Amino acid sequence: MAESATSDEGRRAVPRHELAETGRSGRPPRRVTSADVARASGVSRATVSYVLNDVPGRSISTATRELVLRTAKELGHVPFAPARSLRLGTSNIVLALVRDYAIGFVSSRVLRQLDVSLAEHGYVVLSHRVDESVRPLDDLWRLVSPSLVVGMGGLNLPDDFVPPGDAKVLRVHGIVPHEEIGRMQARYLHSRGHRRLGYAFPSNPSLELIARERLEGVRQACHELGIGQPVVVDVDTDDPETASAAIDRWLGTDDAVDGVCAHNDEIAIILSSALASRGLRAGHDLALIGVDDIPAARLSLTSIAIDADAWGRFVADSALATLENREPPHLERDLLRLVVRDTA
Amino acid sequence: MAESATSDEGRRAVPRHELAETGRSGRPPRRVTSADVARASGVSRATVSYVLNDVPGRSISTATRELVLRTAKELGHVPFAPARSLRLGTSNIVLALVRDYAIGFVSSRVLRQLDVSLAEHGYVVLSHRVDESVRPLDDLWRLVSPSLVVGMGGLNLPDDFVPPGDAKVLRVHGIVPHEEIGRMQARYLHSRGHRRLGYAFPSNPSLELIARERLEGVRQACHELGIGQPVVVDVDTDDPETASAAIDRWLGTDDAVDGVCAHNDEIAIILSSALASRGLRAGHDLALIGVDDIPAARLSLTSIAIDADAWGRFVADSALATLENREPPHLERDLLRLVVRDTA
DNA sequence: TTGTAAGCGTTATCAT
DNA sequence: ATGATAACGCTTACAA
Repeated sequence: MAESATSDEGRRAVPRHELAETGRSGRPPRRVTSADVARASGVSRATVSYVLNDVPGRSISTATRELVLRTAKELGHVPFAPARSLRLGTSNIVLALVRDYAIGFVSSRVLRQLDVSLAEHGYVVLSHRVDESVRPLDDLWRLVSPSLVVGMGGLNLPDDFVPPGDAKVLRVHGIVPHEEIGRMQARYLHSRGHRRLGYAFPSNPSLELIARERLEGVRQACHELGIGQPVVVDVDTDDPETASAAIDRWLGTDDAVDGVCAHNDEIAIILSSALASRGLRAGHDLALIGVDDIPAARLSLTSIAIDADAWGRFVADSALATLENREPPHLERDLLRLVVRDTA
Repeated sequence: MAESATSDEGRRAVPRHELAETGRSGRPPRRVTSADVARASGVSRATVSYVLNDVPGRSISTATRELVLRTAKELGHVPFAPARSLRLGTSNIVLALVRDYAIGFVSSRVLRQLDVSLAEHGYVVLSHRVDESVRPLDDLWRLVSPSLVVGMGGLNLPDDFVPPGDAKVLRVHGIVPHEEIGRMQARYLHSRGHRRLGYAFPSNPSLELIARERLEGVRQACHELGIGQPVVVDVDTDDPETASAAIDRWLGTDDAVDGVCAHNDEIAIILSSALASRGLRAGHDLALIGVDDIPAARLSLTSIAIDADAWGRFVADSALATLENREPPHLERDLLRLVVRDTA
């Protein structure tokens, strides 16, 4: 044993601190390490670490503390996260996987709540767009080793999903009962006397998972209520023409649709404006109900509101519990609420 | 070989590789290291590294290669990114700082393009919501050490912004000429015969930086065209009532506004629906022009389109150039285009 | 074709 | 109150 008995400050050949001391220009910029700070302050690396991390139970003389802080700032020292993570064995990075960066009203609030709550506990939330055709997840772990992976809504992490290393996993999908949303939509329209329903299904693939469940709920409700199954039409939020086509489809027959469940408020708005452009009015010539209760639609659209704040807190609590190996909480509140705004 | 002749294994009862070999259940899961893979395959750690990283200029026998890959998979080895980054001295993480997770149509495309382009070069784009009241940037560097920090649109990184360590910085703000957008809006309305303009200013703080510039452009154009300065009213996208109030303000006087520049299409849509809810029509009773040309407004709204794809490619190219210490490119194309859709 | 061994910057543990 | 030292897991000359 005693091999590799490197006597600490042991002068490895010379290279690094020589460079650091002289600060040669022309060379690629060397990182300022805590050892540099220690050397410049005339203290040990340990002391620098104590000061920089405010280690509890360590008494450092005010003089030393201030000296170290000052030199660190002067030299422009920034701790190198990978080194720290290697030493600690954990990264404190929470990776939120999303399907798309165009994050909507509700999800952005969930993400924000997660961000805020975890920040209070020393974690940092970073979000990443998952696109396996661009980069397989397995390749991703080479670059990021999160301590928790959160699959955000609309992202269906496969059941055999293997988190990297000793990371934990949390799935957001499944918390909000999307089938119940569909049922609520259909029941509302039925309660208003509509018997022939349409369903506006989003063609955006990132919404497919959720949309299927909502539609399934509508189907169930139609069955229970003894009315016909909905006329399902795809609507592409990136192409308003599809909304016009949907309207044509619904209103174009003798047995016309008189009430439409839109996958969400954004689609409902597009449908509204397609109606308006042909002189028809949503809630008058065709009943319409959305989901999300986004502000932009709050003047007139009936919708199913999702309590984003409660959802966000629940996700954040679950994340913390998972990180700390505690039992995840149970969801107490009902996240859904019907908001009636028109009189169709 | 008595490697790791550590004197103080006193703490963890069993030295790590013993644990790894036996794979005891019940113990907190130990990380499976490349050394574990090496040991289990009966090769050296170097060989494992060569295989796992497909190191060029290294010829590994097919037998060994497959053996290593198989054992790695069996043991569930996932490389620990911080260790790799520490060794390489760089993290290959590109941190995109955003003001808010509710990312709009245009910005989400820019971000996506950045993501795709950088992925091709081995980087990973992670986005983070900046909120200094939640966590100061300096604290962030303790947890993430990116090799590039990208300040996304709407985020005004202070001039004295200090990137962490040897990281580089790229500011997205400043690429799109927002003042020119305002000028184009005002000129369009003027060309349609409108002389008394209004401006819908977003109350969302994350848009303030951009909004100021767009409004300034409108002011300039009004001045140049010899018409009065715009009647500026705040509109909160989270509160449609503010849109109604804006309408009241613009239409409520003798000297009524007859054309409105909205900060963006989202606000324009809200204004449209506020108009509709009192029986008025945008483009008829009040001219309206937005910005972004978002799909949801493509049926009838006149707007200033921003070429998100070209912008995104430019940002991606700039990011790559910055990372590789090359001179950033020049922006060739004109990103703005007036899209006329109504006839007001 | 494969192995050896030296670090990367940080922090926990022990010692002084 | 402060210092010395040994890891953390990985990559890469240099050896064999």
